[in-house]
Amino acid sequence: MTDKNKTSMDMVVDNLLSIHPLLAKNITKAIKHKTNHTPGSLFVLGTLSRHGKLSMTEIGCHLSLPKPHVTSLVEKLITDELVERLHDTNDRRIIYIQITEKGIKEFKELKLEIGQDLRAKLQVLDAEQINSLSEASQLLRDVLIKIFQIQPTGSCNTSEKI
Amino acid sequence: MTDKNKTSMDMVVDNLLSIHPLLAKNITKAIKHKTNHTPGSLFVLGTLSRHGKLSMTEIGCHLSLPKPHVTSLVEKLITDELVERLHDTNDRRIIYIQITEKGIKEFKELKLEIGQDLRAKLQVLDAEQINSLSEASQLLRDVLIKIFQIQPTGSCNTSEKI
DNA sequence: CATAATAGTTATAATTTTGTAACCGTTATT
DNA sequence: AATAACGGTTACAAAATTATAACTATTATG
Repeated sequence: MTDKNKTSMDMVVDNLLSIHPLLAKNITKAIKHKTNHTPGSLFVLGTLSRHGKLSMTEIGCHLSLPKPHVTSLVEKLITDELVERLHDTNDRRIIYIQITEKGIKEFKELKLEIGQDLRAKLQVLDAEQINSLSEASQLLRDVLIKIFQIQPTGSCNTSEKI
Repeated sequence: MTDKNKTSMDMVVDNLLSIHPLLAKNITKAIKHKTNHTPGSLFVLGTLSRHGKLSMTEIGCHLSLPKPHVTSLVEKLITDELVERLHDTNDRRIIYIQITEKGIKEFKELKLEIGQDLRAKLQVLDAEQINSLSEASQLLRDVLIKIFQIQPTGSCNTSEKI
């Protein structure tokens, strides 16, 4: 198959594979330099800011983090009072982690900090380009959230072969 | 500022911050499970597959990797014969790293392997959605490559404050 | 009730990434 | 020629992620 008749799906995969390292290096670097959080615990906070409340297992599923890692990341967030534990009254094994008011507020500020450099670099684009980019990134975000959704029927083993 | 009158640029930053962990966890997981390469050395290979030939310093700039890390990652790629060293005849300090035929071939195969899971998940979308996504991801990719470009005038210190 | 399965924690190790400092050889500056 | 700057390597340490196994408590299944 030549590049010419590459399918749209192959293009998508190709593009995502290019996008990832670009994003990764810029964002994790900003997180390290501008916050007291590790990338991992910030991603947990971000996921909670979207979902509000998730069980430990669900957090690991959303971010593909091994369970012990989730425990330690949440531990950190709890000492920072950005999230809190809620016990499920129906099933006392389950512990829900919920973002706190302080967590919501702080995550908003952290996003500003972290995005600062990105925002500066985006200044080279004109308004129309920014708009296109806004729509494009929104679409990509929505699709990724959709396709990476947790399968309703369990099967969220972190070390699962894929 | 409420969510309602959020600027387009803020939306872009927000979206990128959401996209990153989703992409990260899926792609690095695939790399670990399906290849003998570490994410780092595969990103180096990917960058070289786009640029063909880069100096050690340039590789580090593109991916924000500390120089010693670049050395070890390239070392691995050289023993796998996926890249090779070229000495600059004008400035004998500079060592260019160039992707080999074998490297080009293998990177293509690796992309197929790594994208397999992604491709499967994208199956839930119809042709039109895939097309939109293809365009959106292409746009995002191009913009990111553009804005993360290396500044011509040096200033690519890995540990630089940002 | 006995057993198995689930949710989460603890402990520990291995891998990968990041960060520093010192060093060599080469080039640029004075 | 002396010195500084640059490109890359070496050596080493620290941080972050990933992976395993064993364990507690709770719930589900037979």
